[in-house]
Amino acid sequence: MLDPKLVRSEPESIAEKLAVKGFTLEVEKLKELEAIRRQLQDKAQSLQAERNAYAKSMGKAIGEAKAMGEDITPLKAKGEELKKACVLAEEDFGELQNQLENYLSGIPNIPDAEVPAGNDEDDNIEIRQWGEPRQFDFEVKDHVDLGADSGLLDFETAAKITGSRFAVMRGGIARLHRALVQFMLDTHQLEHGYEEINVPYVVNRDSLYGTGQLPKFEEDLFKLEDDRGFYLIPTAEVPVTNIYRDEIIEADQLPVKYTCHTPCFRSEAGSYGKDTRGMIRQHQFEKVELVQFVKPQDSTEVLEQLVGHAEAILQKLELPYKTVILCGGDLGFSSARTYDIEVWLPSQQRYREISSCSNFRDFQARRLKARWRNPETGKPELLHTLNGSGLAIGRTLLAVMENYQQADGSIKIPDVLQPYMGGQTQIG
RNA sequence: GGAGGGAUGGCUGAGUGGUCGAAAGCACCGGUCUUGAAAACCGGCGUAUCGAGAGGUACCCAGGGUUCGAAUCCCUGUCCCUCCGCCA
Repeated sequence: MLDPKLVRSEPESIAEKLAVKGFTLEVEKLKELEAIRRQLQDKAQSLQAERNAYAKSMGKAIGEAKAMGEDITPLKAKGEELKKACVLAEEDFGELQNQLENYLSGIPNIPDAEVPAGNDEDDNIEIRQWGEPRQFDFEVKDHVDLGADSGLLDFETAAKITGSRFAVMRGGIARLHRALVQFMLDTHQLEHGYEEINVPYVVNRDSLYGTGQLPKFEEDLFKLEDDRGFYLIPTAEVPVTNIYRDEIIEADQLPVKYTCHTPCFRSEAGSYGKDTRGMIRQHQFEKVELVQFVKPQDSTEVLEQLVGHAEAILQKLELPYKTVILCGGDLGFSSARTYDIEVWLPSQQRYREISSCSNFRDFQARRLKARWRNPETGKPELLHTLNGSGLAIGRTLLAVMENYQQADGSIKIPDVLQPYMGGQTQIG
């Protein structure tokens, strides 16, 4: 959520910035609601003040009246009247406040000034590129065919068990998948200074509101048929970022850096026909996530570091990639700036997203009430939150399969993963 | 699944219908003292929101209710703790 004060005081300039994201801020509607809000709030609060003052004076008045043997009914009647007027005004105010709140919580974050204009991923801008795509002297296969040949990656059985967009992995592929997880967690923990944590995969509505998935993006989620209103997590970002919901972190504890491996569940509503083949887009996939809570003045620099931590994984795996900055139109709802890392897939002869690293500034923190105590002011102030995939496991697995395939259909295991595979050097 | 107990400010913890936005201690900030520090003493110190300001309003787990008036009484829910049972 944006700072309501800011939205109120300079809606025109915010509208201009949000236009980069393709969002139209209804300035006139906002101003109108705001004017009514002031009126209703003023009315409700002055009635409340009157009611409070009267109730306060009543203790004494009732005592005196009783001592004098007087009837106290008229005293009570006046109070009753005040209360009724008060309740009506409160209801009006409450209703309007809900309207305003709903509108405000649907406004996306303001993009950084450096975010390029553009409508979709075609307008994203390349920042850097690493590694050279390998030249194959045989015809490359994609991971689906490679998996089918060895029998170690099986989409048909998964479709029987559940439906489309699921996978069954066996033997060496299942092990490679697990090795990737261990390798990434170890690297982030030992080399990049993140604390490994393990969190619930089922979350409540408040948590999803805090990180911005709700109320706007409910259709992307799997909701449990349970009257407690639980959802499966679409990313570790949700449970991990919510660790500090309604908390105040002491300055000397910052930055807080967490790395977390979880499955992610996404309904992929609206993506029919898109990436239907293989592991690219699944309803269930695993991810190692990086999350940081930092002082506001640090977040710009920390995003660069965080992207570097994700890139380090690809470099160690010797997978060619490029890093792009998302244009306004492709930027997520809560993000002020996002870098995507795209890995080279020889079967598609192009780079595909494998990580997304974002700075949310205080947007999530305001929803979460995640704060730190600023020693300079002594006051609790909003933190900045950031996160990024470090990396998506399924997509890394298929990138390894495709980039490390050999003419006979076997797959060489990258050097850094061999210790996690018991010294095994190839699959199949 | 059964039986009890609890949830109050950054923390501990008092508070069973009006004088309570809330005692006290700790922590923290400012000052006095000191060569410096500690101790001692004095003062300050919740959050959000509206307002130019004075000040107002809301908040004692959450949501309802009773009452002229609720941290306090009633109902529902959530979470935590103890005991019994069951269980990976």
